[in-house]
Amino acid sequence: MAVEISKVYEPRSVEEKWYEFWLKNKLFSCKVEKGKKPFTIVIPPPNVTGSLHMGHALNNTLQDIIIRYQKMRGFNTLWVPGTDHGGIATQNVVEKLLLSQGTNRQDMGREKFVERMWQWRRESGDTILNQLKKLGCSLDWDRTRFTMDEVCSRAVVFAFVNLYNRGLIYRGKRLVNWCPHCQTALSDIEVEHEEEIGKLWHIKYPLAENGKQPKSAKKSKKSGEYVIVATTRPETMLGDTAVAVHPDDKRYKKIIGGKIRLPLTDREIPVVADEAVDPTFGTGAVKVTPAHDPVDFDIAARQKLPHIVVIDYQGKMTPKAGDSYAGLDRYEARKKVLHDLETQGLLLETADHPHSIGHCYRCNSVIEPLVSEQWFLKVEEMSRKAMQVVEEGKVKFYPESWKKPYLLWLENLRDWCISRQIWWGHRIPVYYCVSKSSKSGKDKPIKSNCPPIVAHEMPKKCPKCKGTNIVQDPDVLDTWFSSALWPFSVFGWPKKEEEFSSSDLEYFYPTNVLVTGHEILYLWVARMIQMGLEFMGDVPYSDVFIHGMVRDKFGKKMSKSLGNVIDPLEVMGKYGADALRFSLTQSAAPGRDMQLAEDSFVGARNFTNKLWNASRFVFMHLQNVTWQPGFMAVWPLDLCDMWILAEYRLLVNKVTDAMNKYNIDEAARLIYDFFWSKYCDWYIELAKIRLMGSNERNKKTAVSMLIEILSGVLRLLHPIMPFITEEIWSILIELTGLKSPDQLVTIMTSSWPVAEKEKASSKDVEDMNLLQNIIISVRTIRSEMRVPPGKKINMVMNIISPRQMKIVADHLDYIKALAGVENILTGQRLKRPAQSAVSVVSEIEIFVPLAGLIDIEKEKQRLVKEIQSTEVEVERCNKNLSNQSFVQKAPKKEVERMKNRLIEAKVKKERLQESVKSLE
RNA sequence: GCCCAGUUAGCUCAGUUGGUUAGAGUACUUCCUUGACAUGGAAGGGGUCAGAGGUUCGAAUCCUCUACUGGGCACCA
Repeated sequence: MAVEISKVYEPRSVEEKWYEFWLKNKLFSCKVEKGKKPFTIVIPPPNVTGSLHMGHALNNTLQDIIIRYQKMRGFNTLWVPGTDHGGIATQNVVEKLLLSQGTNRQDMGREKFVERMWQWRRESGDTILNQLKKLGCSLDWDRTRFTMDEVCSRAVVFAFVNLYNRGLIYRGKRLVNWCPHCQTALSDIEVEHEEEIGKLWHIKYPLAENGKQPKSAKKSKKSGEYVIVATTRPETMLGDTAVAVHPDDKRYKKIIGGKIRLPLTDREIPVVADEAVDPTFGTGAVKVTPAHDPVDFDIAARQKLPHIVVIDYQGKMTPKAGDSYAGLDRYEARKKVLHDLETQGLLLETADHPHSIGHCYRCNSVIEPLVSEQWFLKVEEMSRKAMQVVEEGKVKFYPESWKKPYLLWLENLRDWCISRQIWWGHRIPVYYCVSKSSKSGKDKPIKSNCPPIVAHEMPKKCPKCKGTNIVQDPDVLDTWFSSALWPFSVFGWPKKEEEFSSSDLEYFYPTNVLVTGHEILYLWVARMIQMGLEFMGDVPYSDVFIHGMVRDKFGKKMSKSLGNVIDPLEVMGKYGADALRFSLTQSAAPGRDMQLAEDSFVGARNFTNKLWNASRFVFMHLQNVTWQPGFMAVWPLDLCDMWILAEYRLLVNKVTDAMNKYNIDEAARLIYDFFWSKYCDWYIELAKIRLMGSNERNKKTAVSMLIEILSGVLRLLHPIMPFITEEIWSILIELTGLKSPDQLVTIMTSSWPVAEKEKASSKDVEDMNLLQNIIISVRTIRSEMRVPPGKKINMVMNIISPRQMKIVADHLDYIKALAGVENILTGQRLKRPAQSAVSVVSEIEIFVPLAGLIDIEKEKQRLVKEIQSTEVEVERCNKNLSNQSFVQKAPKKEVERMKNRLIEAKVKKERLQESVKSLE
């Protein structure tokens, strides 16, 4: 019975109960149903390292809202869950763990380490998925995938082999971004550039004597001529193989082709001319270190300069850097180089120099550009196609503002370095025959005399020499390589042709929408589009919904190190999952970051409570009422019924519209406003008049209207707040006798409200607004005159317009009930009763006699203030209407409206003035 | 340096194609525990819509510039 229902909504038990119910009844699972349209989302797989943070909570709430909404609209919805192995990030986590246990991966060896990784994944990899259940996510758990499970791994190998065979994947020796901490190469987007104030050192590079081979450093010093170069990284000078100047730079024309004695070494390097040098920057002379700088690498290629590697994979100086530097860390070496230069008098000036430095996106170490042999994916053709589908609108971004950066990025994209020198990931399916090679030990490059074998499985013997000593390439693939295949690998791609027609892949691909933050737009979104087009011949989704980032209340990024994280699990425990979801939704305008503070959850929690209590009120009146969703009251409706129907219809249209455009924040606010300030504040209060009355027919009308609107709101709100709406819904149908145990009556499977055309119109809204304004004005008088809330008062109204008179006369009970009025006297020219307060609403004169209660001075002040603002209004209207341009150019409708405003304001002013006079 | 977004009440944000006195929530003031709800109700105070200029009968809304904030991209050693 309704009476027993708690006064305060208690989310905890409700949430558990319903999630279990949904699972038990398989409401999230989806199968191929020919003839029914699918609506599919594939989850952005969280890393297995992860534990749910606010970003996940937001991302998954939004996806769940879309899925639930589309399900209610009749689509065969599928939301595929899964996790990502997370390559470097995950390996780092486990390595840290090992370190704390006094061991490391090198000591363990590859095989054991990888086994340890799998163990870790088994133990803690599903944490985040379980946390998503608490959020209420309607994921089809039977389809849970992992980027390194059998199905997805097969897809990765297939993709690699296919791309290799078509010449799109190749191996090359290039300058790549190397992270000395993670011990691996990184792709260009995995490097984050940060602006730092560094130093620009100016160094004297002495010229070698002309034509002669200098035999010692002493001789060249005598010449006294030198070139000054500027550098931010002096330690790399040990690997310089040239000095470059611009070909047209007059200052250096003479020395082009000449030689430089490279300080701190016994080497001599040429002066070359290259267009890449900007003669206006610094001294116009550049030291060239091909092995450690991307620009220099290119110069060296053009000028055919040798590479000298002076920094190794650990970020330490190599023997080639010279005996006194070899083995030093790169920053130690920098100090020593500077010191040595200074003692030799070769260090000139030092200036502060702001420049950006690349950092590893996983461990934040400073990236070292190093030459190494890596696997690359050719992107030019793929990028062109991926740009085309966005330009043509086959893939749409919400908000559209991300379209341009996306296109720009693809336009300038360079080949993707896809190999990583770590152990956790998909091992590259390339095999080498080492049967005839000398043994290749640990950490040494594999040497093979036979061509590499690229295959789905390890070959038993070498096709060329028939040798059986075969090893696999030690590298693994970039974790984003498998992510790029995610939208189709989760459906079992690649399938054999004959399986294809009945497969999930064909039914669910392309999916409908990808929901993500903008931080992985390039890293992931762009690549999924490329790969989708490449392998499926179609885009992976038609919509990309990009939401903002969650920040703290000061606008700062939430991070553990700053200590400003709000834990979504804590919030759910304290306020409920629905409250968390609502507050996230409310501020999730597409593409805009949001600032979250505790207040926001409190507000949302209060809303759930309001919903709960309004429902309790409806439950109280449900005895002997039968109702079916969509069943409309047939009895004659009252004005307030017509009004709420009109407002409700407007709401349904607006909410549906907003949902379709991913303006979910707007949808949330619309429902909130309607429910709280229209349904609760006015409709329920007015319905009480009939419910407390004795007319059974009127009672029934009111009750069925209450249910009808409530049920609509519950359905509109269900995608955003699934738990509480399901709970209320279930009570509602139980009390109205609708439930049968084997009939799955759940809000999830009920339909999204459709705004049917009612008789209710904007006229009903206008009429209702008039009554509301009258009520508010009386309440204001009561409040300002300090009339005790319990005290009944009387009213006198002068109403000229017959239409207004009818509205008021027909609804005196509204005014009486909501303004605390006992008797109302209406007329056209009634006299102002002695000692009464006055108000004018839409030309209606309202007197509230307050003998003994009225404070004449106060009332006078109030009226004078009111008159002043009315005067402003009169003037404004007069000004407009006396302006010939306005009268001629503005739409007639506007002019008419202005005239009416003027009349109304004038009447109001006159009446108020009369009242002030009569106060004396 | 280039591009994008933002700047509205103390705080967090709405404000549809230009058109009543620019709205919510929160915070603040006053009153109220009335048969849904004090996680509530009623009423009130609070804004030169970042600044300047322009278009227009009319600009928070459209255009230009400036300032600040955030983001993306590219970086010259």
